[in-house]
Amino acid sequence: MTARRNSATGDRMTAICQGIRRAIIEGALLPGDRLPEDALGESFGVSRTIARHALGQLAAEGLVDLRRNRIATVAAPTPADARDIFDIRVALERQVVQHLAGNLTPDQVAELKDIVAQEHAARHGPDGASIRLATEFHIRLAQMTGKPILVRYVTEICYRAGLSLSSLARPHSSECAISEHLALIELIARGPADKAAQMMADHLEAVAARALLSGDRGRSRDLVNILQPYAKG
Amino acid sequence: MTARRNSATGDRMTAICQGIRRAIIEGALLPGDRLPEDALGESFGVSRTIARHALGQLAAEGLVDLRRNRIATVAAPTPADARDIFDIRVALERQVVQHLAGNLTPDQVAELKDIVAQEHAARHGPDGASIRLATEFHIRLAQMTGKPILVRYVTEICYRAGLSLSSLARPHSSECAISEHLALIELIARGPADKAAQMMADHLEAVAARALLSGDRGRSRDLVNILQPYAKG
DNA sequence: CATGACCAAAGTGCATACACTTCATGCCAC
DNA sequence: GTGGCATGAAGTGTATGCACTTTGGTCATG
Repeated sequence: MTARRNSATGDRMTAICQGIRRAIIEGALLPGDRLPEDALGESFGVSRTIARHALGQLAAEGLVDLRRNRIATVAAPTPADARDIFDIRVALERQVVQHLAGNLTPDQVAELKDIVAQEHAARHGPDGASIRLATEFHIRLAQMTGKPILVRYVTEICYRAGLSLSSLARPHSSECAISEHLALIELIARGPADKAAQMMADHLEAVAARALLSGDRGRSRDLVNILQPYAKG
Repeated sequence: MTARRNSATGDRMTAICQGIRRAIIEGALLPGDRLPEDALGESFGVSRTIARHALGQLAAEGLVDLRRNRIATVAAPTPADARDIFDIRVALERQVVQHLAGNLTPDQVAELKDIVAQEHAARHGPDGASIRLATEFHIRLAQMTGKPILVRYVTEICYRAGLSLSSLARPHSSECAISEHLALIELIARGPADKAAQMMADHLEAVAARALLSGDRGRSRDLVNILQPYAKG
């Protein structure tokens, strides 16, 4: 029916991972939310085996907390974790920009601008969409380096950063990132590499700086309803 | 007997992962070597379920190649992959040194020197031991930052680097790293952070530079005998 | 001698079953 | 009431079984 993906192992597991990742990054799932294997399996129409395997992957990515004999939960990064995550993110995305500066094709510039346009369109919509698109911008940027391992790490750290933001940041704090993304595209396309890398670092620092408040939100939420939109992929 | 770690899920899976990681980093397992689930399970005395889960983790770390319906194999990094891995490694370990410079306790200095002493003692032993100890040096360094996420990434990238070296480097190429490690300790303990970070970067570049030859070694090897020493932990 | 179809062996994909652990609830002694 | 213990429900840990896929070899055929 739909296109077949076979990234690593079975693609049903990949689908679950993607679904949960999206739910996490959009803030639909919040740190501490429980992810029981059976409920997950039921949501996605697979057995516990696969749900369990998916949770293992997500735990390896740091998005899920997995303790023996305990129900898996969405990871709850501490402010210190968030700080570390952004430090690492700066280091990695600096590399992305270094490799990319001056080498973007017009097509790539257009694609990036398109993502920013979507960000602009979504800026008054649900908060999660903004974060997702902003994240997508950074991930696409990494993909354009054509370095698969760098892509992997940037992707992972971006998701972790998104999780950190969703728990620690106040709403709409990522809004002003749009103009910064536009400026980034320009500087990466034309400017000197060092300058572009520095701008990326500043941009990320700014995003991190805007999220200092530690806001707790509600607990004990309804997994089935939350995940329903993400089960279709 | 030894202290028990329950990092993520059951510790039997962790044991398998550790065993295979060690086997890989010491060069006992080479890129392309097959890792069938049953054989693995039998080697470590567990069922396929757990072996499979372990393979999933290792695949997430990039040490194992997992393709649908195919036997898992030890990952085979290309020279380009190796280059990317070392670039990322430099970026991450720079951060480690930045955080550590000037803050090492005497105990920590002593512990690091002890590892280097072990490296010295093992410099004429089996080639794998040298690489393992060198890797341990870098990982311990990262752990001393007390930043768990940084530790995670440094550890992972060190293992990937070790795998790259085991397939691409010529034997004993890591020998001269010993004196560099000693100098690093000194500079991290006393020197200015920037200088220490630069030295770390130079050190890693040197290690990478010493491994340019693409040497293919034998294929189709005996898994059971290879893994036997690693099954006990 | 090369080539392609077929077949069995080996291996993976996945679900299910069962033992064990954790957790929440209620009960009882105080 | 209140603290502590028993108990069952919920959930995880792991092994096993079966269907499907891949693979390598064999044999007939050109």
